[in-house]
Amino acid sequence: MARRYDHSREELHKMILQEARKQVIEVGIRSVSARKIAREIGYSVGTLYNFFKDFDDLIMHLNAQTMNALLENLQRVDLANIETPEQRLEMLAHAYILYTRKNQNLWNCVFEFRLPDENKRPDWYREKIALLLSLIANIIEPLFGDHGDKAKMASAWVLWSSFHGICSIAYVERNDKIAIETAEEFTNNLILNYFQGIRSRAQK
Amino acid sequence: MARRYDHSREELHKMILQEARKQVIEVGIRSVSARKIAREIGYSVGTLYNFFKDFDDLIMHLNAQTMNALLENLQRVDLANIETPEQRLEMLAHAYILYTRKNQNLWNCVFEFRLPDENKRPDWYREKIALLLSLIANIIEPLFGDHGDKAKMASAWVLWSSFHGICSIAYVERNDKIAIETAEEFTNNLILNYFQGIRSRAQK
DNA sequence: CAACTTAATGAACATTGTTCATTTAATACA
DNA sequence: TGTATTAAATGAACAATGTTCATTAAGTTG
Repeated sequence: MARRYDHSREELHKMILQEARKQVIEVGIRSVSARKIAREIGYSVGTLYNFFKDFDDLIMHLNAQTMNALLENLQRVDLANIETPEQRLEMLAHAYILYTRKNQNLWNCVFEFRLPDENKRPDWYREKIALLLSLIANIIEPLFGDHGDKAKMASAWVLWSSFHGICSIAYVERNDKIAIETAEEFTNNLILNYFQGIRSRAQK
Repeated sequence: MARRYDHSREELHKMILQEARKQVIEVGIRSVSARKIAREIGYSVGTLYNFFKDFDDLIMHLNAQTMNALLENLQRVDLANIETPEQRLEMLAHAYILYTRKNQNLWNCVFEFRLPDENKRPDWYREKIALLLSLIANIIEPLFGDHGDKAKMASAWVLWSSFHGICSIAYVERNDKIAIETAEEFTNNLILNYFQGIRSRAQK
């Protein structure tokens, strides 16, 4: 059959990504295949290739969604009544940890799924990272003077990649509760000391 | 043919891992296969399975080698005449960055190659990590009093996982020179501020 | 109702990890 | 020396993978 119109083009596109998402969550990227996705949504393999260039492309689209969801979570953090930059960044880190741990297979998929050709990382990726960085940059703004824009962005980079590393390692071989506690302890440790360092170095 | 004795058991074992290493370096883990390794060393696929439980097991052995090489590199860093903990850790980070960037495909293989069953991470992995941590712990020792052992180990954890994250992200989409410079800039930034934070918080 | 266009299909192909009965060569023993 | 035993290298076989594309069926248009 063809042109079944059981579902519109857009619906089908969404269905494929939804099913991919579901399977990555359940069994991890290494156990997901094009055929399994197709079977589960009731279409044939070939159909997936009418929507995505190849399997990597499909996964890259899933990763875009994951990054979006993570970012939305972070942007939803209410910092209105939080006084110190330390506390504000701790809350952001908290949200980051919660989302990435609760969606660990999806998050692994984003950061472990290396494209064969590293150099061709898509634009949306760069954009998401830039957004993430700006969230941190805004929070640490008060620690830097008007002329400290470069130093501020450098610190945002350092903090984010450190969060990333801390989570990567804290999540291994731990249950949810312990993993989250560990990641929080270490990110808070980092924030406290790093901020203190920035502050006292600024006074000289 | 069988029992060819072209090579001893140990030689063959070494040859397999050597060839795997060579191919991972050249094309990355995603493009390495059991058959290609076998073909290149002049044996059949089946032979690999006389030495390793499965392909994951083979790669895990390669990863053990990589971790060993990295550790040896770090242990070889001469800190004899280096005064401050800051400088000492900067030198360690420098060696870490140099090795992991120059052997990027091998390093990716260690950290991105997730076993299907996460919980069964082999013992050697834990040991290597412990060794790595102790290297850092020794360097930061002077910053902590006699009773600061727990705080010291926590800081070692924070620093190492942050290095890991910084490198992970600094290496993406950059050539060797820029990648190394970026990673060094950020690790130094981290070390300087974090140490300053530890120091000034200790005075209170 | 015929012609056209679109998209869903699934057989086909090359590769992958993995197994295991078969074969072959070295060794032990007579 | 000749035979039996043992160890190990083999590669055909299997199921599963990503990917392609000629074929087919179902809507759309005239």
